Amino acid sequence: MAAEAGQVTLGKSITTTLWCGKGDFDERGEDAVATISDVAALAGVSTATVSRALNGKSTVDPVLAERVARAVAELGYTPNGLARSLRRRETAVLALIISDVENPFFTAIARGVEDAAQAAGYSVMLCNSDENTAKERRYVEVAAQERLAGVIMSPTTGESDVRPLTTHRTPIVTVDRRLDSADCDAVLLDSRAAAREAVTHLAGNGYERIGCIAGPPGVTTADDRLDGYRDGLRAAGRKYSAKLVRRCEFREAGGREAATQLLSRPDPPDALLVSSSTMSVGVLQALAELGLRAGRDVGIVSFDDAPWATLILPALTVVAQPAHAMGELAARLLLDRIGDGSRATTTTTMAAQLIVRGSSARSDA
Amino acid sequence: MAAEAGQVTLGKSITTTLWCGKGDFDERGEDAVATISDVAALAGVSTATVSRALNGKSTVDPVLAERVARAVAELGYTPNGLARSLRRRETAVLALIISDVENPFFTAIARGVEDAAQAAGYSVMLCNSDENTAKERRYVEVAAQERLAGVIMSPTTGESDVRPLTTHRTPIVTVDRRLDSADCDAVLLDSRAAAREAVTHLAGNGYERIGCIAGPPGVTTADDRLDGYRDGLRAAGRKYSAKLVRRCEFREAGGREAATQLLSRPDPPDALLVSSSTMSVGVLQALAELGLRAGRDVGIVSFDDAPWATLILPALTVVAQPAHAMGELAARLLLDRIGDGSRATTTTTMAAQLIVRGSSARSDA
DNA sequence: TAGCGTCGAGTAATCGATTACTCCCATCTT
DNA sequence: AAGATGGGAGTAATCGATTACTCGACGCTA
Repeated sequence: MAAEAGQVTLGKSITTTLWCGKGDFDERGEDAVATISDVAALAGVSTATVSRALNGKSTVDPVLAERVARAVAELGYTPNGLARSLRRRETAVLALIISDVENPFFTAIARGVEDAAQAAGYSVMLCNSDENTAKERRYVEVAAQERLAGVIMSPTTGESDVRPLTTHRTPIVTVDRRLDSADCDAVLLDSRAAAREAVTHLAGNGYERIGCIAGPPGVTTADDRLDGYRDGLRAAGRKYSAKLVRRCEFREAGGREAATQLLSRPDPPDALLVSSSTMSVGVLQALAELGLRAGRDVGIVSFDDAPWATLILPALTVVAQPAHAMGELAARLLLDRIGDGSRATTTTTMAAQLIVRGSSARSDA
Repeated sequence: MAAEAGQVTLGKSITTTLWCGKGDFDERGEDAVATISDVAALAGVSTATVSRALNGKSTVDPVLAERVARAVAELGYTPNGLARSLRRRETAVLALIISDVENPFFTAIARGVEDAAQAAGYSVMLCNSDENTAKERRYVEVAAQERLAGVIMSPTTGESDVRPLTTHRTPIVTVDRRLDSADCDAVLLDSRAAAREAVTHLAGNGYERIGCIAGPPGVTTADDRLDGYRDGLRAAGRKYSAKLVRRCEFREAGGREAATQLLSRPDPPDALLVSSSTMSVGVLQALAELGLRAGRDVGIVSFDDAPWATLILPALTVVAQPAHAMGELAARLLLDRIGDGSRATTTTTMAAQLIVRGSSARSDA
């Protein structure tokens, strides 16, 4: 990468004391962080009273409460969340395990999750599984160890191992992908129907040899979209041919390579259904390199409505997924289940929306 | 939003018992999660021995270690990270506070941070401040309460309040933006020089009325880029005019509105320096709506090299920032400081790279 | 064989909060 | 006035691990 460090400046320091918490400690001649006992001692009350005053569960004499508040302020006391969580046997942190923070689809989900969690006073730990079952498993273990309140995940495979969570009865909600190895709430999108609709659309516009760039085998959405692709071909009276299908990672590089291979064949596809916007970036690069134009030479429909989809020429026809809403719903379901673990699990399937633009129009055909 | 729930299926359930941790508990007739005492009892040793066997700090008789391992497996025991962290007075979790997970620049930083943290056995809690000092402050408090090992942040303002962290001596590293209110490591990019270079480039290509779409006042990178813009104008012998400058959020909508306003003036700019790729999406939309073409009618240089920058026509000239490397370095600095709090703070300034493409070429002028 | 060192395992203190329980005192009832 | 009631504060147990300290057994040396 072209990232060279320019200059390094050492010894930056600050002169004002206003913000310098260190000063307070030096004055008190102590080194440790204030605890509830310190507050209690300074306020002249018991730790129980401090706790009650801070949590407002039970009534406390206003005079004492005031003394506590003053002591808290003076010491800069921050309750120890670890001790609190240990005792209460609950935390206010959720985990979100996705395969790629750089994929705008997952990013939008993350945003939805974060919004809902934040509104309910929860924080979100974001974990990148990288489509790697070992990393995924590691994060599942961390979530179990840290006794997080719940987990939202887009599992790498339908058989991902979540036993550390089920053992602890940690609620799980899957988003975007199914998890067969545990009984949990799921927020899905009807990928199969969406793919079928996309293929039907392409066939309707006169494309004959429709190809498909699908995600890795085992990823439920990848398999579903491929199934939907075949459904669409069948409905249009076309024959399925493995030669028109490539499977690769949900990444730019994967899409580029797959498209290059398919379009360099002696009998190339005249249209492509691409399974994610990240792949489409690579696909469109491949088209440019091969001197092909979307919509004229090759019809393109891509999953995910990227912000740049309307900036390119012709604009990209997409299958828009309500990612933010999916994340938000997943978080709400999870919070709901954290509140009541007995409710039966639900599977919510959302509908995608085909947005027709120029790249599938066969404009100049 | 077009996100309607399609169908809801209730009562999904699982029939195999293989994965169902619940069964184990029922067999043991217990409801609680296994603790180290349970393991010790089952293995017929003390809790101290279990702890030693699991952490491998001290040698344990292989026979006992084996018994412990068997008990752990049988009970599905997962150590309680809260109790451990409380006792050890340390956690293996970092916080990353950024203003927008949906901005690819921050996403790339997050990815870099995550990679480095994960490699060192740390997890990352991702927090969205939304450019909102109150939300930011809340997350700072959470990080302090949960006694996280350290915080990487891109502060909303140079005066963001991080006292809860300094009080606890929690190490902080800022990335992308400066924090004046505390003495901490910083990983920055020389925004001012980069902006200046971009303007010089535009001026060199013959653009006369160069405008600027900058971020919100108070955000250090926004102010720096604006300063660099003025530097560039001065170097090119152009006069600065506030009429050619708009400040808005680092978002699509902000860029769109700002560009529409500027370009609808009686004396519009003939080039624009745009402060982020998210804004540029909006700017390019505005151009399309006004029937203007980048590079011919309006020269465009944008911060951030987006994946789609080469897909549009003409391709977008950008100031590329080494976001992943910045995140990685920030994480490494933080981990380093967690290991040794006494080291002097450093400020690393990285260099941006101007990548000239068609949008600033004045091709058809 | 007495004495010393080492190794390994158990006992119990500890981290810092929450909270069940107890106790005191003021108010109210009859 | 005696007893019942109840609000409010303190005492100490508790959450589940880690670890300082203690102690016994074993092997080695003089």
